[in-house]
Amino acid sequence: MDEINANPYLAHMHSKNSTVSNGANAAFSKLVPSKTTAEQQESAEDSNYNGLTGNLYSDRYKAILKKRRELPVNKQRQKFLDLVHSNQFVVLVGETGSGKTTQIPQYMLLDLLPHTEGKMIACTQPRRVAAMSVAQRVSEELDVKLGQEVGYSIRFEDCTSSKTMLKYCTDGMLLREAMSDNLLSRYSAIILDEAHERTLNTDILMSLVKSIAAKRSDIKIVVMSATLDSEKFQKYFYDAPLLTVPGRTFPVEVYYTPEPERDYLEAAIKTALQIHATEPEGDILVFLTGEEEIEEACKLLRARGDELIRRAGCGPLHIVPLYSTLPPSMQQKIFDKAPEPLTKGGKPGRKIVVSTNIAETSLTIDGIVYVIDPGFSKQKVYNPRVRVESLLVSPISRAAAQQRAGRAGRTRPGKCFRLYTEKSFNNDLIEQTYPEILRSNLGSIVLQLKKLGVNDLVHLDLMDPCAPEVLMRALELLHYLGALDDDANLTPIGHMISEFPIDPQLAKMIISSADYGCTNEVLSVAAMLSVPNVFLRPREAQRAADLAKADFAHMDGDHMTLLNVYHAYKGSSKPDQWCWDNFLQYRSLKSADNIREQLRRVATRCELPLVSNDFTSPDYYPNIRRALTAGYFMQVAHLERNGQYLTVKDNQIVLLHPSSVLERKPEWVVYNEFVLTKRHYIRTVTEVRPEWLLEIAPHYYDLPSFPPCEGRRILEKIALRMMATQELKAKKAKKDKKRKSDKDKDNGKDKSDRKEKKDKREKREKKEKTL
DNA sequence: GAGCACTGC
Repeated sequence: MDEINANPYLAHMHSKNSTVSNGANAAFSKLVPSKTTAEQQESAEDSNYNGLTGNLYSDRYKAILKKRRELPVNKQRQKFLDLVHSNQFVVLVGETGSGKTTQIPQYMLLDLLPHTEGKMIACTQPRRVAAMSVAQRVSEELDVKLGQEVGYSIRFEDCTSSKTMLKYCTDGMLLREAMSDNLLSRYSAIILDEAHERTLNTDILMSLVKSIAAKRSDIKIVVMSATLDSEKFQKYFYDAPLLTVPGRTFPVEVYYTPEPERDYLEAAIKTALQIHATEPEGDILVFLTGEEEIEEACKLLRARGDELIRRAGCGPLHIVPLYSTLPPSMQQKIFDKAPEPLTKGGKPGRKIVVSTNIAETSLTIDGIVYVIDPGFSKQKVYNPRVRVESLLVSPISRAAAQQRAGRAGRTRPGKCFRLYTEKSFNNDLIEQTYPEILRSNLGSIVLQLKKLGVNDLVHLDLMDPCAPEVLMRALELLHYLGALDDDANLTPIGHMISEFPIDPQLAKMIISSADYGCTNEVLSVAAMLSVPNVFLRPREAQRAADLAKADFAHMDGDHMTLLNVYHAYKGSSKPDQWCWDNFLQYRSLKSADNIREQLRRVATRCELPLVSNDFTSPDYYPNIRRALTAGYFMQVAHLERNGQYLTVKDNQIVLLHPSSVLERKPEWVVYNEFVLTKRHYIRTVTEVRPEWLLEIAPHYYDLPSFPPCEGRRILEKIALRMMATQELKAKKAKKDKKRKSDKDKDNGKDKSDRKEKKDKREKREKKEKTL
């Protein structure tokens, strides 16, 4: 409250101290919350004093303000304010360069003055970097220090303070916040940006704000999107009004191939070289699907490019691959300048970037004039029957094709070459990429929804409802993990699991590790399983890489190998050099360390003890594997006598992934991942004892419900043996008890006998006395 | 004896 009172931004307040504040007050005195006009807002911005801080505006502020006024979105400020004043939901479509992401939240800020009620405005982004960089930019535009009045909040960093009134955050972060504040009561407005990307989190958030708005008439919701597919958004938000803001990009001419291409890789290379030979100066961006394809294309482009330069006297080429697992230093090369002509006045050089769809949204490369789009990308698909997520090369959507083409027109007019026919574009491509929620395993999401207080999942109001089977799978998993009870309500363990920002199985594993005295180790394993593959295997040094990995190999399997790697990493003095020497991905390990710290904090909050077993104890590793089993008992495979692994319950034939350190084939294994490629592989595998399965997950190992197979028969035998032992134990216990109770009885009898005798004696004595 | 689109809590 003090902060609020101390804020000169409040028009009604009389400042006790300086004329500075009076100046500020005067500047903002005309702003009445929820009733401002564009003119009033602009005049406040034009003042000499910053109403947020009471300070004089800097020269830099004034320079930036001039540019802000030229943004297309500023011409629509009044219209936007009118819409916001008379509607709870507003849909805004703004193309790249419209200024919506930076300006709209500021208009909302001046209109709502949220801090006068101790509240904030949140603007969500799908990606962390975007949240950070936009917050940085807007803090400059408002002439305040980043993290004060304007801040950001992302997974590993909370850059906000008690003064913060405008917060940029990732949509996942806001979702987490909603789990402890179901009505998002700290916010007077929520702005959902990049909604067209339809990430899992955005979709859930949209559903959430819709239900919150029904309960909170005071909250304003603005949904911002970059595509023209606005009707769907409008309809979803009760026919919300639409504001369209033009963008500021250059025209891109689109070319199609007359005939379908059989080999898109070959066609892409040819097209790139043709552009180089015939088109004017300007860099080229080629979209391919994955690392291997990209490296192959670069190799071919270099070879054939050299020939072109020799034979046809073309300019030099700079060929750069781009994909996410590339080390950052290599990624930086996309910003290199195109090479100079070989001779003075010779033909200009050219840069060719060969990229995955990381260049579609996440990274922007200036200077691109030509885009080559073969029309494919790797997309996640989820198959609920086999409960497997996998990556599949699939045709892109028309929206994605448009997005790719747009990358050619960022600095000047460009050209886009689509390696498919126009007919194919119109008839074969789907309008929009299927939203992620239709392509994902929803285990974690369902748990979060439960935590958000959504009980009726079937009638959950999503923009695209997910398949009932996918929901069933999620509920089934959570039930087996003990996160949901028979009525699908959250159990205490379920509450705990939902606190962890990881897969429910991993969280269960951590929680169970407390029972086995090994939380410290299991936290490390969980962190290592939550990051991209740490083992590098460059094509030119495969053997060396394999040897390096063998140093970490643990005979129990891959999970313990990961633990070895983590421990060794933590013990190294120069981690980056050490990683390089050992063919390990430094980025992944650093991130694992970060995640482990976060998980440790959550574990502490859940009051789990942070403990380790004695390293010399024979149970040190088995206990870690027991905890592993407690999370992954649904992902077990059994080695049949014919030498094949069969997954338990599903009876799928699988192979140990060649990357596994397990050379001997243990009879029972748990696996972390089912990989669907030409064959079915299980990856990241560890040996377990079959007894553990029956002990730790008896509700899942209800053997009569299993399909008949070798594994079942063996488990049945073990179950019988366990039962026999138990019976024996029980019998023995009963016998002991009986013996004990007999003894007790005897004792009792003795006692009573004695008492009787005593009584008799007393009576006799009494009699004798009276006589 | 293989394959790692991209995000995110």
